[in-house]
Amino acid sequence: MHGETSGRILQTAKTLMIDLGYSAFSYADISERVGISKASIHHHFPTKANLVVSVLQAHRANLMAGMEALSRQMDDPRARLQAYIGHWEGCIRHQKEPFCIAALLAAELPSLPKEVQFEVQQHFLQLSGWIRGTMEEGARKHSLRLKRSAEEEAQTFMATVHGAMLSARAFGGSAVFEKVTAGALERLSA
Amino acid sequence: MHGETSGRILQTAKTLMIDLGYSAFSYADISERVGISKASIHHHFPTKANLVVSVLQAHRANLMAGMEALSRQMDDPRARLQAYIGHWEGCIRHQKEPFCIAALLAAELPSLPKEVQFEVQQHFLQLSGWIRGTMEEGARKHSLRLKRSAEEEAQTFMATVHGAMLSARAFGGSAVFEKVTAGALERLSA
DNA sequence: GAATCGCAATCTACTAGTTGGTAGTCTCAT
DNA sequence: ATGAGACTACCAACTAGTAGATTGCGATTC
Repeated sequence: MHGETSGRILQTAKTLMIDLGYSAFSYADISERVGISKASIHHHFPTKANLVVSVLQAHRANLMAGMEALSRQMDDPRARLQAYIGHWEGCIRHQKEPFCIAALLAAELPSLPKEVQFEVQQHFLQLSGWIRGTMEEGARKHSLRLKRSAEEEAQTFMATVHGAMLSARAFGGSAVFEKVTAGALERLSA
Repeated sequence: MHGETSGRILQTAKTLMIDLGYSAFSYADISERVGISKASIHHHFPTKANLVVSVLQAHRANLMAGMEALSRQMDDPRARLQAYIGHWEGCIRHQKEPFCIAALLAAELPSLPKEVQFEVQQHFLQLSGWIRGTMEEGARKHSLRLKRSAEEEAQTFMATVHGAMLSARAFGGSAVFEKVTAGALERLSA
């Protein structure tokens, strides 16, 4: 589906966006890091919107694949949520990918091209959907104890994780993220 | 301290930043909306970093003044938190100021000038500090029931509110924000 | 098997427009 | 007459995107 160069462009764009957001990264930045001319990037991704949509689609596909793998491999829904949190905890602690690009782009949503806005929305929908499903299953299996509807608990969980990412950025470390998310999970434990 | 024009520039810059973030708004945008030349803006605020720092300082001063007013006027700490949430709920519902600029800038923190980064940090510190203080008082007065330390509860509360702002953006409405924040407060109620 | 075609990927060179910021001038109230 | 506040005109750097030439490789044809 995608050649080797396309992949490197996508990965580089993602890395840049995690630091800079949408409007602050440029084709010139990618050009420099990948070692390719600007025009070549346009060959693979005609417009910036197109490139960013591709990055988001790849991110979402990857995320959902991970989610489904978790659902298959782990019986305990609570453990799945823990694994989700653990994933980001590792990313933040080792500065590997210290922010979810979709959450980052949600902040600057009004300034984004329509197609990009749509992809960001899809991410929020799918992510909250998976969490809600996991919550429901957890309640059935008495692994999680919900105080409100699964939908509301899921939205709250997602918001708390995203907010904790913001705090991690602002405070410059993973400590706050870890405490906040650990608390969020503990509160749901049966 | 600031003349009338300065004030209009600050307000316009803030409004633009709420939609666009730091890097996507320009002096030309402000020039157009305020009806003043770009050079005049530079006369009042020599650099972009300087302007944004001023916006953040004003925002923070305003926020803290509001906080202190709440602390004076309301005996019940729980009601203060409710008022804080209610403030943002109104802002989001009426599209008046549908995001906290400091939280927004935290997302793009790595790309911001140092001085701006500092102001963003200060906001997070002061806001979480006020919430923590309110939590402690609430626990003493048996108005709030904390399950973890006041610091951790405060960080969680702040993160949840910020995350709910992101969700409100992504989903394009205030419904999610209202449910999530109402739940966060209810959970703390004694 | 060799010649040829077609096409994907790359390049250099360029465009038109925008960016933050500067220089120097004018006006007008204190 | 001094200085704050506004202006026009400009700058170098950067932006996304385009035009058109060149390369190289795999398939088709002779």
